[in-house]
Amino acid sequence: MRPGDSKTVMSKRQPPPSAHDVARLAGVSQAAVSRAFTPGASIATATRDKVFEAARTLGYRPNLIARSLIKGKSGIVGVVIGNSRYPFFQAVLAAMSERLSRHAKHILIYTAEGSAPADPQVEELLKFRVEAVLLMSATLSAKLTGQCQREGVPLIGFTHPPKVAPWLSAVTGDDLGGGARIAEHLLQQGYRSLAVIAGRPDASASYAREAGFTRYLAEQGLTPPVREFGHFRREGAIEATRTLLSRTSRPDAIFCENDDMALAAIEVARFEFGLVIGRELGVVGFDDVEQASWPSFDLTTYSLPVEAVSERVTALVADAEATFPVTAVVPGELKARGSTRR
Amino acid sequence: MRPGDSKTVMSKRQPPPSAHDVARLAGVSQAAVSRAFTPGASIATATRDKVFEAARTLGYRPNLIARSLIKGKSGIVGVVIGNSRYPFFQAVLAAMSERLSRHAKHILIYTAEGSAPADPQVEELLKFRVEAVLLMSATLSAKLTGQCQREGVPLIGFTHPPKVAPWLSAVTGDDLGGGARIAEHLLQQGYRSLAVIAGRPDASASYAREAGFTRYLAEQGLTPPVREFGHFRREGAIEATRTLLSRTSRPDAIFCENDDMALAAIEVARFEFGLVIGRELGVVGFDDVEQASWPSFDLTTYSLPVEAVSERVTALVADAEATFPVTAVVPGELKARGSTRR
DNA sequence: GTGAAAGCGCTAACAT
DNA sequence: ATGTTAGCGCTTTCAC
Repeated sequence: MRPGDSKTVMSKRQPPPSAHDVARLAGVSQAAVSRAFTPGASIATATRDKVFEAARTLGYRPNLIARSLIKGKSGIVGVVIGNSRYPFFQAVLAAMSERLSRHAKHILIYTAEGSAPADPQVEELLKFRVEAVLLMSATLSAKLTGQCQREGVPLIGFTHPPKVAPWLSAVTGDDLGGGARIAEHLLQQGYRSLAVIAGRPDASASYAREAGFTRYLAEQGLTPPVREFGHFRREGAIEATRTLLSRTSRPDAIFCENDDMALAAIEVARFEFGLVIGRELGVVGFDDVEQASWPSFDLTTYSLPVEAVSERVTALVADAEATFPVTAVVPGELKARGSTRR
Repeated sequence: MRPGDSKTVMSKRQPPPSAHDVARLAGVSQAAVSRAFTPGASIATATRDKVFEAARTLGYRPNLIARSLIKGKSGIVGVVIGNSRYPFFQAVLAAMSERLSRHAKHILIYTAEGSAPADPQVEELLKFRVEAVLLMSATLSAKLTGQCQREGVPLIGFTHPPKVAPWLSAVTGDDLGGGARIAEHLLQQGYRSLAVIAGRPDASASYAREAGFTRYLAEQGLTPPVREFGHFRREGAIEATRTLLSRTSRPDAIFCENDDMALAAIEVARFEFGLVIGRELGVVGFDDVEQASWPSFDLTTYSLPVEAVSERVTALVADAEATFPVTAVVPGELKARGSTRR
């Protein structure tokens, strides 16, 4: 701590130490420092120890920005979340974050509220040379899809990917099978006058969930259900439920294409129409978010297992070798709960 | 598309075009390209147009990694979320993401489930030379706090920052005032036997919310409330509520130090103890998450305004000039709802 | 096993 | 206003 000691740890707000600084202190070349921090590099144990020692006293941390520049890849995965208030996405994001960090990968996150394509967000992500882009409930223009393809950036759509898209991998739950399973369950429970609160007309998850549902009904010789759109949102579902329950021939069960909408439907039916959920009105959701199992709702739903999904997605991102595009369907299971018990 | 055309757009998975490529095509120097993409740089309009034109045909996007390397700052803000399932943090994250992108800043996100310090996550973030680290419901060791300070990386604790920490800025709701306001409200409503489900013993938010609450009671000459810890988690609150409601002298109102716990308390009281919320048991939360206003809960709570909070945090991050550490208290307001109506 | 040297793609003086 | 040059902090040949 002597005054003349200009290059010691005295002053605040120093630039972080570089590999050069460490090299000088350890008495080795800067390249040796690099090797010490590169797993599997050819370096003598003694040298590495010297380097680590010096690094420790200096508080050195390799600059990943510089590494990224050389390698041409950043170790960063871009994520764009539309509908960021939906707890399910939050859960997947958390799971992915944890999984990816085990692969030394990191998540740069953007939100894209509204239904416009996530082009600006993806544009930004590409500037960071992200290794993959995950679109959660977000869409992308054909133009940008093409650019990602040209630059070899895998695009992974999740749960509500754009309807048609080349070069877009997709991980989804078993929308088709789930829809059918739900229809089967409702019929088993004795519901006969079925309605659907659909997501968005343009979302493939919406399409598939409804297709599975409707197809099963058709196979049983039943007419297609009444349908309203809720846009996967609580507010949309509130309106839709009011409309459905105000009809002269009221449905006795409603299939909502995600849990967010189903929870809203339950509340509207219960508090605005005074209906007993289950007995007087069956309600089913999709995804199995945490709140679905809360006793206030006890919502029957078809699970989209967070762990399985995030594992699939992580694998797509981490396995550089994977050939794109890939389509993965993660099976779920029906969670029969009180909201469909008569 | 002629075969010999080796450097055209034919092959897949090309490396992205560099400023050099653009310069060559536009017939200018590489520096000119840089200037064209630097707002306020001195460049002729004609030149810039040429550059943009070339950039467009090549699909050029400036490499932010390279820029970061030079500038010594990355434009990246690190966020560590403990308790990532709490909707409030999700809301703040989304708001921050949107706000920061207007400042050309980006969020690198990590989760830190569990109560261990977020040291590993912050360590990673520092390697990316993040410009600030935001700790949401996460703690940090003194060692790493010191390192951040040395490197001039602002640390911003949010909502549940570590108890004592130099160099840690903090943005919080008005925990003290909110706690007092809640106590006042409960007394006004005629509740007399009060209990608290606290967060964590070591969390300052927990401390302050409780201090405000208890102090007000003391001022009114009342004895301190019974207390259980819920660790800010639903599961913890379920246990705590059972304990409180099983006491021989049951409390007639419970103040839960966040909404997650309050929602759980309502359900336990209602479904396990058959109590009518409001009339037989008052329940209050803190934060005003979205679910609090759902009719199933209609939870009285003290709001922590998401927009105001994220604006404050964003300002701390974006205003490089701010002197650290800073402490900002964002005022909220009592949302009196049905859960405390007798 | 180790050091010297050449970049990765860009920005920032410095000339002109 | 523009080109030239020198790096930012690291990885990676390439000699030794």
